[in-house]
Amino acid sequence: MENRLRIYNTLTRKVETFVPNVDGKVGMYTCGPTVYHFAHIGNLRSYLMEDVLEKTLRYLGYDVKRVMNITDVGHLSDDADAGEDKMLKGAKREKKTVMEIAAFYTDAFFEDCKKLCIKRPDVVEPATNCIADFIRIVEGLLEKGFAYCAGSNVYFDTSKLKEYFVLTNHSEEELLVGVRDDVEADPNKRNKNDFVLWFTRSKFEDQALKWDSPWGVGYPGWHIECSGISMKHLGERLDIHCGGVDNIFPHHTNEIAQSEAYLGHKWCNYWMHVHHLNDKAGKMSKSRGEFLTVSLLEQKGYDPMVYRLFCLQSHYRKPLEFSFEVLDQAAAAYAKLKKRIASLCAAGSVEEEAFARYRRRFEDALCSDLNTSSALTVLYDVLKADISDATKRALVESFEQVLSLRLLQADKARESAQDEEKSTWILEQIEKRAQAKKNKDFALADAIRSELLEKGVRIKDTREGTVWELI
RNA sequence: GGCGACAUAGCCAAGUGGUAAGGCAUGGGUCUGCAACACCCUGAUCACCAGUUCAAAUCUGGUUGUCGCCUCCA
Repeated sequence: MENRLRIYNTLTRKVETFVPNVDGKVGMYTCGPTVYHFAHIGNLRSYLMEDVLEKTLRYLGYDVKRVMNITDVGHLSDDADAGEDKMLKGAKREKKTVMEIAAFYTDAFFEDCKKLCIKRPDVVEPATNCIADFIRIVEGLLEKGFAYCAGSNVYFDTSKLKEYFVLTNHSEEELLVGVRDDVEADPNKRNKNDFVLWFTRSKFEDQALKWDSPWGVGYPGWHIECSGISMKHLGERLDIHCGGVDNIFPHHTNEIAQSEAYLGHKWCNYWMHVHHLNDKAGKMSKSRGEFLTVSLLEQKGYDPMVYRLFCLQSHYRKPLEFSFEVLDQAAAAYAKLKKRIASLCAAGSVEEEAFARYRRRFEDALCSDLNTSSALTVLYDVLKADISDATKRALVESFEQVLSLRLLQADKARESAQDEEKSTWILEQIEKRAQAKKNKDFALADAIRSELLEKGVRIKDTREGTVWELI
């Protein structure tokens, strides 16, 4: 491990050198989606930047095991047991069972990830697979006196902790409960920061949402899910835990509370949080404004890779404002990048010294708190550099392990396009136009060009002759 | 009310003490019948005020503005 990743740790509020528990190995956990609806591109920004983190760690030579949960149960829209379960809400909306909804949106989520070249985590675990694990942790917390039963639910007792607000500078007195109108206070709680570990007093009829437990038939609280799944697959010590900034409080704060109370020791050393994608009006949400999905971007004619580039140009720890104007800029930049890379000659030999030098610069950028913007600058520097095309290609190929922008697929697409039966006709038209140009019949030449354009073929005259592409 | 983040050219954005990377767009040029492509050239003293320093976009204090979190949320 020559190069060490330096990354901002929410726990210490500082950029720190990343040192895993076991040399060369990384246990990584990322909070996954609640599968009751499609993911919007704001949700996907987090997964995309976490993908960059995972790939950076692998690029540096770490053996990474990444785990992600799928929240398919027990996620109330309100902690006081007054809200509606998100999954059930989705099921009602679409007249399907909860499990059907979960399966459908889980697939949809990974489809979107695939389009954005987000690698599937090594372990993807639905919460409904791990009920026994959650029950074991709740039992352990009760035994150790960190939990209590009240009003048929099991709660975590935050007053038993030395320190509860480890990720934020809140103090209990200053925290306002019910700052939003639609939240009710739960009278069963001994302390206002206490949270539910297990619900039994469910008013929901759907049997798919309930399991037997020592405290009666019910379902797990939301926070216990991530602790349980993480411990199941990554053991008692976790290297890095990721999520969107909105998870810092209360979700991650509660995860730390229950996990460390249960284990009796430090649980996770690094916390990485991705900031939000906003639009002009503020935070993007599923209930307000245009519901932007990857499919919608595709419908509007954008390659999903353009959105990936859009995200990589910015830093994960900065709020990013989405607009179609900026996405268009990214689209232009992406098209140019691909063209330049496609024009590199494959022949020739790789200059080892130059390769190592640029690879190092690329690593340095990523190691500097995942500075993807600088990493892209290294890519541009490579393309401009006075080195062989073979070296450039090799470097692009190497950078693609992290960037995953499908930068090398341009020529493949063109080759396959030229195989189509259409191509013979296109070549004939180009030949006819060349003749017309020779005869100075520019009216005919332009007519042929327009006809080709109507059929989705754009031509351009270069010094080497006329070339065409499908648009 | 509390906590936190952010403020760099038309737009996006890097840079955390030594006189402002990169990208997109604009304008000019080469090429061209025209167009497109490609290539070359082209721009900011870093929200504001005060302070520390030989030296600040970069550190400190204050001001203003934007956004987020405070029990649904990536």
